[in-house]
Amino acid sequence: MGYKHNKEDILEVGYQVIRKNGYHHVGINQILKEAGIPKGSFYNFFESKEDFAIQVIQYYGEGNRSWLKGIFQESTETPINTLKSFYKLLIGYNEDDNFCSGCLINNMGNETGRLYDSLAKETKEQFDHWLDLIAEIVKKGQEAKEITNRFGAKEIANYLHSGFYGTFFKMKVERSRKDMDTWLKMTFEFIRA
Amino acid sequence: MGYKHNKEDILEVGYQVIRKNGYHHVGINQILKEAGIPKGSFYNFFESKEDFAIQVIQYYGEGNRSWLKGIFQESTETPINTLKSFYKLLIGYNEDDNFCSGCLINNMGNETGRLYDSLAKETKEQFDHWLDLIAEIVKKGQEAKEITNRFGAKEIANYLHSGFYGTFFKMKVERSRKDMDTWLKMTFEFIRA
DNA sequence: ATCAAATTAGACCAAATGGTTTAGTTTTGA
DNA sequence: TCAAAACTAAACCATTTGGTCTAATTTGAT
Repeated sequence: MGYKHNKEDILEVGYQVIRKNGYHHVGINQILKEAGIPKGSFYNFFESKEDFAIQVIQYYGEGNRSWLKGIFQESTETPINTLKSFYKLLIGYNEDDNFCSGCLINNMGNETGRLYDSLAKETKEQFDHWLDLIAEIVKKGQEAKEITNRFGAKEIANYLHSGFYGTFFKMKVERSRKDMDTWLKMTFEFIRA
Repeated sequence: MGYKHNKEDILEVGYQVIRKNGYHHVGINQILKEAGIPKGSFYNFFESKEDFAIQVIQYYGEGNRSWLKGIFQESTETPINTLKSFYKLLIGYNEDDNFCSGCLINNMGNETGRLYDSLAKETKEQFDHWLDLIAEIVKKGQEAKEITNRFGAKEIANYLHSGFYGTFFKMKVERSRKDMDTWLKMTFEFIRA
């Protein structure tokens, strides 16, 4: 039957709350309350807030990685359109979310990257895994002569996703998708073969 | 003679501390200690922590704006090279800073943009002023046929600076300028006429 | 059935948080 | 010169922070 609470549920709540509010702005008590678990259980599963954050990043990173994999595998479009649709999808998700949260990885990296080596390391690792998947599609696009060959596939993948992260700043302060749409339009003009 | 403390000194300290550590991670007491002022003086100048943050953003935004103006005015290079040198300079500053802090505006926008309307508004405003200055140079570059005409000057300016912000994530978690250099190389290939 | 391990529960803790208050000191301008 | 305004100083406050502790309960393996 298992016990009453389990790690994944706490991680899911933590992921949502931290993504929306940031790391330092969120206290453990808040997560506890929203997850409906007592403190004893939390510290049974996690050593500290920092340890919890690492596992949240892992949880989100891995979940997202398999989601990505699925999306790319199932796509029936050409490589460059697969990528474009993917970013369109992400923009849509952020719109549904009222342009509030952005990406946990980007948020955590920017807020805590220089403060805690442990979080920086985990953040970077998960991001790199995503990049590998994106780079695969970029490479296919290059082979299909859809995407420029002037730069390496991994370089372009990084350019894409980091560039996308750059749009979160304005998304959050303007609460609008306008800049994300412009970014999409321009970037995919630029990387075209 | 004036009083012992003045707003600007506190703002300068606050700017440094918040840029490096974020908004929620920094307590007023820490700023007080580093600025060497008692709490009474602080709350004489500022209504609240939030009010203080707004003024820090303003202070930094305006200071940076005139700095930018000077740089662009004094530049003897062609428009596109003026811009490239400018971003090279920024990358250098971040290197000197051990890739720690990034940009206050980007940090604050990402950390607090959706949490406090007041901070979002001020952040967006200062960013927009910068963008106007960058767009001026972009326009000159377009007129000189150095920069692509496929997109508007303001669009390109936004693309440049937001893209640059996107590189901060990896800068912080990798503590390296590698990705920023790659971004520079690629972006200026892309926007070329 | 029993027992050790895992989990639950929440009271408790010291330290830090943003902020208020009160009292005193300087400065300014009429 | 002198009163009002601006500023300094720090003790104080309720609340919240991350984290500990102890005791009870539940679980799975034997």
